[in-house]
Amino acid sequence: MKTTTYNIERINHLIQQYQLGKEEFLTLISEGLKHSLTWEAVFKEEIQINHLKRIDKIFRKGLSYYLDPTPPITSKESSIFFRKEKFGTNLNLAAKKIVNQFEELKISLSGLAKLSDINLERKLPVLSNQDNPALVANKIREQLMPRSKKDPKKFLNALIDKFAEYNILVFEYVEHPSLKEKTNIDGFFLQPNVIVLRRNQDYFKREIFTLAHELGHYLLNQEEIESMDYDQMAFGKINKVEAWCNNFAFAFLAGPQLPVLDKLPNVTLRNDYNFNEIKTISDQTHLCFTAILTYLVKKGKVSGAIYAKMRSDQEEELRKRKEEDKKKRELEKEMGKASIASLAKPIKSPLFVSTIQSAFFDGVINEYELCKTLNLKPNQLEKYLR
DNA sequence: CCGGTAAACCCAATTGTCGT
DNA sequence: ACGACAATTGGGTTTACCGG
Repeated sequence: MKTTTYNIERINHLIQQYQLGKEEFLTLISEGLKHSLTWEAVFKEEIQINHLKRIDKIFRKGLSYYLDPTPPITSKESSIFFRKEKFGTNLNLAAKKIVNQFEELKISLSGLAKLSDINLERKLPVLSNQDNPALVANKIREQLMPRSKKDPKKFLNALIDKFAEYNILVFEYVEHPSLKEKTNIDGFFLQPNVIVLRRNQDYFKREIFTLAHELGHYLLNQEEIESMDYDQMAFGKINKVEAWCNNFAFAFLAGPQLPVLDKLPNVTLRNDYNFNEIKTISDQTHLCFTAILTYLVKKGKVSGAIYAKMRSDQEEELRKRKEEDKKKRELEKEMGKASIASLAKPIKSPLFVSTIQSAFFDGVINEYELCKTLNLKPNQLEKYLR
């Protein structure tokens, strides 16, 4: 058994940052073992390399991190988990990992920007939740709304490009389909200018709504980690900031369709639930059907029962569509067609790319780091160096 | 610009094997 | 019982191209 000296302070610090209980932590590092590890068995004068590896499976800092004798940094700048105690949702481990991962990326990126003299200054004013969200949205639309794109994914792309022009850095992360524990969040906003989204392959419009919602957080400069629960949005108690961001996101995406929606009569069985009208608006804008429903509930135009029915119909439709796709694939497989597909690629913000590029040209990072950061293969490099 | 279609092409989990 | 490493398996997207 190989052992090594280590810095237990750093491990304790990480446990605290991830807000793990002692038991929880021990269960996590005992994964796959017949006999669970105990605190005493692991943290002796020297630690077993195996145990250290198990610990690093949680935190992914690299083994050398735990060997460093200098004390860990506990500043508020280093992690949102030291800045903010409570979030609108309970995060699972995967979610905490993702948040920490992007926080680290954010910090290293702002370092790079400083070193290569890139100005990432805020171009939009900080607003208060006393401001009227619909009026704000109309103003912001003029600056941040890309010209029309029908395809939701293309629109999302264009939106991220526009945000980049205003120094708002948007990241997307993609979870592998066979990942065991997926994150239980949809996105988050980190001060000063970073928005992170979870890829929603089945329903890009939801991802777009999350982005608009996070833009609201950016405008208010209020950090939050989000799990978009539409039922909660319609009926639950939500705090003022969340409500503001929802209203803002809705008005931002609805644009000129907002008055049309407001003129809609109450949704009842008699007018066939206004299904076609809602569908039309959903098609003309990038609002998802569900978001429109929650808006109508808030305006008192849809009763709880009708909302529930329409929601479950929507879910059902999505489920059916997925099932059909699956069947089609299975059929193709039987016909002898090889089924290999690459994993979805996260959308890259041009602001991110240009920052890394400048850092490279200024000699702040080398070619290897450039490839690694932008997730490129060396033969793709040329395209990025022009 | 749009919809449809074909071809290219990744990563995590699981399983197996062997050494300690 | 466990760790290390390799081979296998399984899940479903991007991107380019074409005709309209």
